[in-house]
Amino acid sequence: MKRITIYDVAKEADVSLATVSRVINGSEVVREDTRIKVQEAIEKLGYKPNAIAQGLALQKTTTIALIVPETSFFMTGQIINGLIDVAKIYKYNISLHTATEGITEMTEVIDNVIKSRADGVVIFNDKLSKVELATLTRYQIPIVVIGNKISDETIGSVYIDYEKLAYDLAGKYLDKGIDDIALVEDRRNPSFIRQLLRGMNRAFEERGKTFDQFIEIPKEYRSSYLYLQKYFVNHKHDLVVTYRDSQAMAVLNTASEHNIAVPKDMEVICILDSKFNSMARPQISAYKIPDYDLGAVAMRVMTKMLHKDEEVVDKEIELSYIYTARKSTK
Amino acid sequence: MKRITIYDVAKEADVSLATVSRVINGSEVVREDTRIKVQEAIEKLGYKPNAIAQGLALQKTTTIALIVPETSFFMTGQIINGLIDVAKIYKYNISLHTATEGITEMTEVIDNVIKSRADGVVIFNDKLSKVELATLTRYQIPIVVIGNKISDETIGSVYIDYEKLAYDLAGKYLDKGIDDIALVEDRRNPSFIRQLLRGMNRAFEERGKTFDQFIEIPKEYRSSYLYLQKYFVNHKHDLVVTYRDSQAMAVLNTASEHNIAVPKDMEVICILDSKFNSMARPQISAYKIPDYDLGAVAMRVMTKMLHKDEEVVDKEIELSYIYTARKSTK
DNA sequence: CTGAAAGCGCTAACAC
DNA sequence: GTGTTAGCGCTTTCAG
Repeated sequence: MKRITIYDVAKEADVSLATVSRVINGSEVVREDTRIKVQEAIEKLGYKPNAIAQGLALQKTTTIALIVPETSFFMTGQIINGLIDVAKIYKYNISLHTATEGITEMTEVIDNVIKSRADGVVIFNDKLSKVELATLTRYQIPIVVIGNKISDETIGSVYIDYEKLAYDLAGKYLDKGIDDIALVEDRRNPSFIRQLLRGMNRAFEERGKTFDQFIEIPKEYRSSYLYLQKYFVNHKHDLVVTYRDSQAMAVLNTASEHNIAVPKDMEVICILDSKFNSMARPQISAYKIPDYDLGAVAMRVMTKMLHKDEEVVDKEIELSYIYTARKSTK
Repeated sequence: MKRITIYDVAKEADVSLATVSRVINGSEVVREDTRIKVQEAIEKLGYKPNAIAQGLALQKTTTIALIVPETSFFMTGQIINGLIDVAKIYKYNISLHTATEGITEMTEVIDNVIKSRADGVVIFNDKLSKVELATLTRYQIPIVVIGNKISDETIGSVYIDYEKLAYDLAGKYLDKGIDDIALVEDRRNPSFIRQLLRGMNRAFEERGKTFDQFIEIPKEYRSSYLYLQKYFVNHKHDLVVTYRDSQAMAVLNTASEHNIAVPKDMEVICILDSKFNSMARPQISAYKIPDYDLGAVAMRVMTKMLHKDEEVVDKEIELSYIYTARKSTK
């Protein structure tokens, strides 16, 4: 089948290509009968407008580039869902790009995005430097960052205030007289962990104490799970805070193997909630992080930045979380 | 910053745009010094070729459309990773599309893909009808289907033979004299479950028996987890087979709550392995399904179909699985 | 080895 | 209300 173009439709309907273009784009000024004539021709020939040609002519592609860390689609999955749902509403397509340290450098990805002439880019990536954002800015591509608060004229951001979360959490326990609190590192999301760390530190310092129970996963361990399994053989804390479900479960497992009763002897809290937290025994207390919304809102901010007529009231949006107490805490 | 084009580079380097085009595309016939001159101009101006214009001129976009079910990125995540890794090698971009029954109909997605002029489309979706594939075929877009074996001249497929898996599994137990086997439905992936069902049936029939322990999740239950929680209050089987980890864990949990010892009184096997299977107590026996490879191989097949010079030896590729016995089976 | 010019499919003034 | 025409940025013959 020969690629059929707007010319073919024009000939078939016996009008000019301009008219065909008008009906495709829903212009009001076309007479009803010619509109029908054209639509019939389109139907008959199975014509589909070439988005590439439209892109060239209009100088916009109606696609948003999404850059995510390759590592895991753990939380990313829901973010993408949120993003796509909103993108659909505004008729945007999504092109997916991944950056993996040491494999696909960010600069390479950015390069690709620029060449693709995406109308905007949404970035969910921890380790993203100002330099890369600057490149995008230089090419006048609107940016929305998910996960980190960024203050810049041309950049939007949607994030969770993990520092506040940790600050409040630690404060609550400290005020109960509990200060043997440990935070487990998570290599996948270093920047979030750093935020948590800052919050903990602040809570301790304000009470004249020092927070120093940061459980670092040695490099030789491929996953934090493996290390935690070992760590709790001869360690115990009053409260252990982990970032993700699998880590909390690892803590639970070794605790039980070494007769540490949870929550009696040791409490466990997971930051990122998931269904596995309620499947574990005891069920794990955790924070519901609105991952879907993170994506949805980011995309919404993006569309606002793109449609000049819509005013962008707020380019920095903080989303909140909800704590769910379960059986791993007293 | 004005969008800088190939003309600007040509002027800067004092050559014609044809020459610039040649160096961009690594043509051999350019003299060394003019190549350098052009490259310097490109560098100086920060020129990035417009992929859209290239796409128009070349009649190809070097992007592959990926269609996945929105529902979950459970296994999809790894598939996407595999796909992207291979796509990068061959310089293809990925555009991400999701179809959700009742929300975004498949036909709408297909329509979008056609308009976007993707060079090919990879589909990972259970419920995909011949009609939709036919549309794609009509527009001469190469297709690779993940998960289902499809026999067609213009379609490639990469899949797991779940029927054989279930057949062998059931056969093994039947030959040990165990025939109280139950299979849990999974609404997310009906076609995979159907394959499992067929395998079970065949194993039973060949031994003059009938398989009828298919645990259907009633419509009113939002997740199979919730229903299983209830079902095992007054049910027990010698062997329970579930498709995904969360279901197996639900079985484990209720079993323990009702004093059914696993594996002594009841064995549990999960088809899709995940790290949670080894975190559960008892650890759950499962099959390692090569999800990453599913994506990687699919993309590889795609590139072969796209590069006419490469011969496509095998368009239907079956990937194998590995059984990992853990503590939930005897 | 390099330049001129046609064409990829579509949109958007500008005429009529 | 509809047609004509000039681009959008790039590739690719075809000359030279």
